This record gives sequence, structure tokens and C-alpha cells, in this order.
Amino acid sequence: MSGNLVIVESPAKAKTIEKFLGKDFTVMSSFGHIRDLAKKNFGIDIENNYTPEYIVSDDKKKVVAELKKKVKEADVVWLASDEDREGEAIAWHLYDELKLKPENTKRIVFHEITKSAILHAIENPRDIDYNLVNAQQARRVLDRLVGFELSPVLWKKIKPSLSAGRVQSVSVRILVEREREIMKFQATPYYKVFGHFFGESKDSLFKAELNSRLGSKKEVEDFLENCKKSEFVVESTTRKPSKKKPAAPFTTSTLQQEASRKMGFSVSQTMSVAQKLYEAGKITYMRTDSVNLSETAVESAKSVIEENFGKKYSSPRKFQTKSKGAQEAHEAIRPTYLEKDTVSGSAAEKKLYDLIWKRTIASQMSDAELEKTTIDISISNSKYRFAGHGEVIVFDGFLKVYMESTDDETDEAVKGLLPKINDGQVLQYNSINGLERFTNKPARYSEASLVKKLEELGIGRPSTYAPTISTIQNRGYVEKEDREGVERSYDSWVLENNEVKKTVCTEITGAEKGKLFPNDIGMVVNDFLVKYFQEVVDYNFTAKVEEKFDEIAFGNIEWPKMIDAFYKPFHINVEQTLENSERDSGERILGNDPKTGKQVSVRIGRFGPMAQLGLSDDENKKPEYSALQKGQLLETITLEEALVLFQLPRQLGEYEGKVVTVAIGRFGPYVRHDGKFVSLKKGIDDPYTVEFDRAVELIEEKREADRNKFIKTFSEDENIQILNGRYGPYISFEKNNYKIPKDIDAASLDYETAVKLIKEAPAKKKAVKKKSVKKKK
DNA sequence: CAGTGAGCGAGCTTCCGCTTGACTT
Repeated sequence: MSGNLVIVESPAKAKTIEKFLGKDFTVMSSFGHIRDLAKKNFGIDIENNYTPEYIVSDDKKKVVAELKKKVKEADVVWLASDEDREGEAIAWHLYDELKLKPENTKRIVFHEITKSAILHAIENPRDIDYNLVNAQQARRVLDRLVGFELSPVLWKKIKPSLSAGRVQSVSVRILVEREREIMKFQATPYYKVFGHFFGESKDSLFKAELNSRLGSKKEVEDFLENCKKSEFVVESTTRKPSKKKPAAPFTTSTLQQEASRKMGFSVSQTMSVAQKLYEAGKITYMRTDSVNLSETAVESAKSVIEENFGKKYSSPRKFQTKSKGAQEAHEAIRPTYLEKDTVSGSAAEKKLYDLIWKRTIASQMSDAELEKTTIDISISNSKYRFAGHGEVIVFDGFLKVYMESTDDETDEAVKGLLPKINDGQVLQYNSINGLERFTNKPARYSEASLVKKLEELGIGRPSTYAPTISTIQNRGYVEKEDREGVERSYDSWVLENNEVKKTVCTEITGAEKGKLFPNDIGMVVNDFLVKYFQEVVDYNFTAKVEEKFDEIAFGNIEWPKMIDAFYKPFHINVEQTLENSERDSGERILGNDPKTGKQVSVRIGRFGPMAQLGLSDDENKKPEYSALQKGQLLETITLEEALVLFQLPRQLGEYEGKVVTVAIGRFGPYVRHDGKFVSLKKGIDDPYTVEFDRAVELIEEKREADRNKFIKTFSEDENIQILNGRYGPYISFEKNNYKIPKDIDAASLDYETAVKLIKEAPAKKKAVKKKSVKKKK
């Protein structure tokens, strides 16, 4: 019988803490928030001072019931949720829902899961901080009001099921505005000149760049011509020591960024792999905004570093959080045991652990010491100069372990070793090169770089970055895509052996991998929100309300007053927008079809973006419709591109008495014949040019494949079929598929076994059905 | 789950932040 019940938020944390506290303490987990606002009527009594109506969430009923049971057995209940706004609210919800008594309830907090931190917390209990709870209530109520008032406006004015909110709408805005910058961007050429000079001997060649970029091809050519007669003199050599500092230990956001850059992980992939490591006790908590390491971690890093690399490499340090709105309830993400530099588990877990280990260790290592050298070279008959830059690592320090990556895609700088050279020395060149370059368009966001931007703006929390990115994709606002680049040609000149030669080269530019592209619906929704709800989609909205939440937390203002000041004008704006704004389909009229004279327009229709040929209210003839293709946007599609869409579907002829047509559907180009669809081969067939004979060939190929797909059926019941699928053989019955265990040979499967397999499977199916029914309720 | 795009109207959708499972043909 234990007299003490400790409640924390995470079950993995509960397990660890229980070990520290001994058998007088039972530690349980609330699994995060246990209650939320009811869904009906906003869950807020707006007329009555915004009184919230909280209900226990469906998936927490069991947890709450169990906690209630344990509370009865306990003498003292310790509420040990996180020390931040949300954690304080969780403590209060527990207090309220579990009907705890003030005399035997204690609130404790700790920032790190170490024995001393926990014992210290137990010795220093406090009361629930109601000001902080109120700040959370204000946050929760504001988000509900914004989300549940704005979304229905979108359902009525744009499309059902859409959503808007304080975080997601600004996220979409960031992407849409960047996309527009990219659309507007025109690459302008500029010209770089490099000289390849000899040092003291013929084999000490080094590279120097002209100190100014040139503006035209003619300037490059004139300059190179001029160089034939120039004398190049070393005016000075300067050496400057410099230092590089290691990056701070990982937070959620920086872990997501580095895992994306170094390993190509998506944001949600990183989180689920980190979750696994956390549950296995290998790393500290993975949803954190703090760069702080516990004392014990700093010490153990010190000994690991001294042991592996020597004393010289150790430099214990503390890092300060820079991000806006950080609440620092946890430590930075680090290995629980720094002595372990590897870990068992999946390949992804090993890689992520390795990254976390290196980053943590490097953060406690010495600065790297560099020496930067610059050689300044004058050109006798020119106003320009050449500059050679060299960088030498004098002491590698933390670089021995870890180097942070960047998002920059700029051309690599000219760095490296420079030969020893005396001032006044006259240099001979091997070659001097001119190179045409182009200004870079603004970079499209990846999932991780969007997270970085959101964190900078103080929008969203570590626990919501990944879900937010899923939401804006699920709503169709944004799509993660790869795009092929386009070929571009550029000029290159070389002065060698007293002769200038020019060549035209080509390169691939603008290729994108795993970037976030806004879709039409995202753009239309964004423009609508920016037009009518400027305040909430302002980049600083969150920062402004956060200031107010802080005031509430300090006890300076009452939360319903803060909400009222926001809600009154906001609600009026919602009503006025519902009344006054037009339905918005993003329609653009592109012009007229030169052949028929009919109007061509594009807009968002019931099934997505489409083009329309002819007028909707033409009584003589219905308009033709065609869906826009992937990569086409309402905003940028041209009349010519839209007209091409109407070349499909094409009728190719008749085969076996039935028409053969070709078109592009949801899954790409296809041939249709006798009610059946056959996909065109990607990269081989073009729907605009494919011919009848080829279409028939594809139809026959598909028939052959279907014949091979069929393994057997049973005389007892012909509806049960054994088929060959992508994942191997399976049973098909009444439109459902059933697994065949690996130890059973599909071809010799008998009727009884097949029926048994089907009968055994429904347990799953019923569960799925129940769930979907629940959802509808 | 592949060609659609009018409209009737009931009933539904929706927020952010804290947690982890149950799913995968």
C-alpha cells in the first residue's frame, strides 16, 4: 500500500521516476491533457463571460477512471505535470476532475529527470498557479474561437471541410507568399572572374577571385583581353586567426532541421523515431524548446570528451535559448547516457541517435581555431583587384565530431590552402576564367525550413510542428513534391596561352526535392483570409496574443477581459464577411478559343481546379470541362496551356466493336476500352499522340497480366478467388481482401481453409467499422 | 479510386496543444 500517488504527463517518464522514488510512491501518467472544450456550441458560454465547458476526451476516459481509483488509495497526490502553461493547466484539470482535496494535494515541478532534481522537487512543493492556468484557458479559448468561427466562413464561401486557425493559416500564408515571390522572380545574369596563379613554383597553383562581379558579357571579354597585357602584383598578405563555436544541443525544431538536411527525414519521421528512442530510455524527451543540459549531463559529456579526445577538447558550456516564446519545461534533446555512443535498434534509430550524440558532445567541446589568409593582388592596367582566400584549421576542436549543415545553396566559396608568397611578388597566371552566373530565386520551403520559420515567429509549439505540417497537407492547401529542373545555358570564357576562348555550357537548374508547394485551394483560402481577416493571419498575431497571455500569467489582467477585447470586433467581422463577401472560386478568364470563339476560364470546382470551355449559362450547349494537371496553377496557367487540356479525351477508333479512348485521370494518362482502364506507360506513351495500335497493345498486355493474377477459385463458391497481388497471393471475396499466412501455399489452398481465413479476419473489419461509426457520432 | 463540374437539403466538417497507440490493403 503506497501512500503517495505522483501523476506525470508521459508514461515513459513515469517509469523512470518510479525507480528514483522507491516503493512508497506510485507513479502514473495522464497521457497529456485529460479534458478539452466540448465541441458543441464551441464549448464556450460566450454570453456568460466565456465560461468554458470541459469534458473528458473519449480516449482519456479509461485513464481518468484508473487515476480516480488510485487517488482513493492514496494519502497524498503529487501533481507533477510539466512546468509550463499547458502543464499547469493539466495539473488543474487533474485536480478538478479527480476531485482532489487541497490538504492532500501537492504541485511539484522539475526540468530534468534526474534523481536529485526529483527529490528536490518533492521537498519543495507549491500550490497550483491559477494565473498560469488562466493564461492557458485564454490560449485554448482564443484558438477555439478563431478556428471554429473562421472555418465555417470558408465552408460557405469557398468549399466544405476546409479549416483555418491561428497557426495553420499563417503557415499556409508563409508558403503562398514565398511561392508568389518565386513566380515574380526573374533570374538576372552576372559574371564572375577567377584567376589561377602560380606561387613560387609551377606546382603551387592557387585560385583568386576578382573583387567585383561584372555586369555584362562585353565587360568580361574586355577584361580578359586587357589581362593579356597586365602585370599582377601581390600587394599584401594578411593572416587572421578566427574561431568557430559549436551549435547548441538539439531542440525539437533544430533536430527536425538537421535530420532533414543530413538524413532526408521528414519532420514526422524524425518525431516517431525519436519517440522510439525516448520510450527505450535512450534519449531525453523529444518535444522541447530548451537548449539546456542538466549538470550531470554536462559532467558526463566532459568525461566522455576527455577520455576520447583529451582535455584540450573539453569546454563545458551553457547555451541560452533564443527562440521566441520558449517555455523550457524540459532539457534539450540528448542521450540519457552519454557514454553510449551507439545504440541498438532500427537503422533510422541508430542514425538519429548518432546525430543526437554527436551534437550533444560537440556542444561541450572546444571552439575550432582557424587561420584565414587573404592575398590582395593588383592588376596594373585595371581598377579591379584579385583576392585569394585561404582557410586552415589550426585546431579542430568540436569539428572532430560534428558540423552543422545549412540550407544555403550558394556557390561554394573559394577556400583552402594558399602557398607562401611575398609582398611585391609578380605573379604569372596559368589561366583566367570568366563565368556567367545567375541570381538565385528565393528558396522554397521544406517541411523543416518551415518549422524553422514558424519557430522564429514564435508560432506553434514543439508538439505541434509535425501535426501542423500534416494538417495543411491533408486540407489540400499544400503538397510536398519533387520537381524536375530545367536546362539552362551559360557562357564561360578562358584566357590561356594569351588567347581568349568562349564556350557555351548547359546546366540543370531549379530542381526541387521534397519541397512544400501551395495548391490552388491554399492560395484562394489564403487570399480570402488576408483580405477579410488581416489581424489573425498577421505574422505577429501570435506574438501579440502571447504578450497578453503573459500578462494574464502575471495576474495583471483577467483572461475573459482579454478574450472579450479580441472577440467582440472579430465576431462582428465574421458576420460582416458572411454577409458581404462573394463566393470565391479563384476564377480567371483566360480569353477565347481562336477556333470556336468560346470563352476559356479556370476556377476551383467541386472536384478541384478545372478549366472550362464555353459559358455556364449557354442554353444551346453545355460547356466542356477538364481538370488542371499536376503542377498547373489557376494563377499562372495560360490560354494556350488551358486549350491543350481540351484535346482530351481522344477517340482512337474501335476495337472488338467497342470505342477506344485516351485521357488523363487522377492516376495519370489511361486508355479506356469496354469499361476497363489501362494506364499508359510513364515516359513512353504520350496521351496526346498515342496511336490506336499501341492502345490495343496496352489493352492486351493488361489482359495477359490479369490472367496471370488469377491463381484459382473453388467449385463450392466461385466468389472466393485466390489472386496474385503486389504483396503476394491473397484471397478476394465480396470486394474484400484477406491475407494468406506465409506458411500456406496459395496454389494448394483448400476451400475450408480459405473460408476459415475469411471468417477469422472479420474481427478486424468490425473494429474498423465501429470506429467509423463512432466518428460519425 | 480513373470521363464528373446543376441543384435539392440534412448532416457533417473545423481550432491548438498535451500525450500515445492502432493502423497498413
